[in-house]
Amino acid sequence: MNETKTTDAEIEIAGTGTLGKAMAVLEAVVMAGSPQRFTDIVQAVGQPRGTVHRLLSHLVEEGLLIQGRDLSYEPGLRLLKLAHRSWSGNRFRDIAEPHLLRLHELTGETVHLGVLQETEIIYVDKVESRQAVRMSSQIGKASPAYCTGIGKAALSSLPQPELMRIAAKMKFHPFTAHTHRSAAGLLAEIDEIRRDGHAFDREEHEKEICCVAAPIFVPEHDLVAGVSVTGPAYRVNMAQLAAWAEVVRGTAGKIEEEVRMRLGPGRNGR
Amino acid sequence: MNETKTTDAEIEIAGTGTLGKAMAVLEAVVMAGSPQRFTDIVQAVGQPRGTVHRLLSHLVEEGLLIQGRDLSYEPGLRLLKLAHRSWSGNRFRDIAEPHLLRLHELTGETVHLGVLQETEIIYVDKVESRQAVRMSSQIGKASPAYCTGIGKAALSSLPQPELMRIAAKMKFHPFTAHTHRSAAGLLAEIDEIRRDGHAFDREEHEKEICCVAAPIFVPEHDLVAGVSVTGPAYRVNMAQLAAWAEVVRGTAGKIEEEVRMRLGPGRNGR
DNA sequence: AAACACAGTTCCACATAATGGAACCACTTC
DNA sequence: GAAGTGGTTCCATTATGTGGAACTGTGTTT
Repeated sequence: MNETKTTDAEIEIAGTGTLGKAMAVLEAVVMAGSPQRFTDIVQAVGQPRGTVHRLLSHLVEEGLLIQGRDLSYEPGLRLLKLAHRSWSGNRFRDIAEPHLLRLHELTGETVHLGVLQETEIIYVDKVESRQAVRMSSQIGKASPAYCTGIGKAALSSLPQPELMRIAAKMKFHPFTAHTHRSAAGLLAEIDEIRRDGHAFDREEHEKEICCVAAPIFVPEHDLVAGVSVTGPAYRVNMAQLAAWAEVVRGTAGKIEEEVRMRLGPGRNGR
Repeated sequence: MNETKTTDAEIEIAGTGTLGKAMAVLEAVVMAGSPQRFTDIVQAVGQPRGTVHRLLSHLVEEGLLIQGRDLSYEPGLRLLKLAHRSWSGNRFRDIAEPHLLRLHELTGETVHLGVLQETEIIYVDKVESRQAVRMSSQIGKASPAYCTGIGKAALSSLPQPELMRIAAKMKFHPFTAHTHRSAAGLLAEIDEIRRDGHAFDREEHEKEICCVAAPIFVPEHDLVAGVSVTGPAYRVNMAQLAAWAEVVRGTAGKIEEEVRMRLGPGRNGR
């Protein structure tokens, strides 16, 4: 009868029965970034000790976690293996890749591809050097949507009610002096972005880092994403970024179009 | 009781109650590399339709899978996000990184770092260009141990009974003309590797690709790994590889030592 | 248009598998 | 040696997951 075991400010509430709890435990360990002791984990997930202990041992057996000699828990390699497959088999990324390379060639600066996931954007690709696209250290990284070029661009393509729903969930952390501090400012900027078709990041997430971004929106596939060209402020001023806006929009448009074509609506997988 | 049985028909047997089954379903979708239909998945995991259906919807709710308009299932982004964190927080990789960079500088060729996981090795880092270490497309990739330099080097540091146990599980697929076709040949080579302290890959996994590798062995932390320098056969002949053997061994040794130091003694070994 | 096949979804009686409180170590610290 | 801390195990209870079967919706055949 106790449906809501809502325990204070913990990691996450289980919504998916056993799996949900297991994932909450996994997340607690992985997101911590350092080996976690049993008690830490119990604390983090707010679940009874017996339960957590069993979940942990199951996760270890599955190779998702490994337990060191000092009994602490760390991420296992199964996650990496799974992620590699899901990355290299990602059709969206695959389609976008040549376009990202071309954009990089035109600008000479770092190009990012990111997907909106509720309130944050997750980078799925990056072109940095003159070399072939590779999984870089940024891949899989999650950044807040409200202070990144790709994030704001992606948000701008959402229908208003959806935008409001997501905006309501945001926590505005002031990373720099230019970071939006409330939804109001963000929403005002989103209006502009809708008109212009592109978004800027004026050192809002990291000092000395700017970018121009354009949205990629394919609602048929629930895909809300964006491309961006990023550079250090000392090398890339606003005029330069503005000059790149058009080609960034063009790239986003081409990716969007090709995704629509190649992932066409009613198709049988394989 | 970990049964990593990869028969042609079914993916894996659940050993961890509900979580095991959920992971088997997840793996079936991710490893397929293309969107999977419900029936395909049922077939792959060999579980009743009702069960699979519920597991799938839970996995979707958790963001581990996404379901397209055509009802097919694909990997979701949660996996990427988790993998990013577990990669960037990996202490072993972190410690090895500068050594890999140095080794790359000395040789000018691609440097790999891989960890042995039962019968396969999983790449956890790679230095390819003159740039900083980044997560490349190889990260998380799993290759068979018996036909890769790192794999054979890692195997060579195992105690004999453990080696035999793992060797017994291998399936020898003939990738090239030089690939070991049976355990006998592999074990004979392992003896040599133990003497020499390094292993070669003479186009055994991919045509035209060779490497020298050395083992990194830290039993206190259940770490069986290796470093390698890889190059195309036309540029890197056996004499060149042999000349690099010493510096590769040296790198491996330094990493091993530093891991022992920085990750402390593994407590009173049990 | 009826009949059929096939993929996906829902239902529900049933038993297995998860639950979590409490007791139990092992090892420090006061 | 008593109290504290961190991890592990036990086990009665029942909530959870199970899976066969029935149902729906679509497309294809006759």
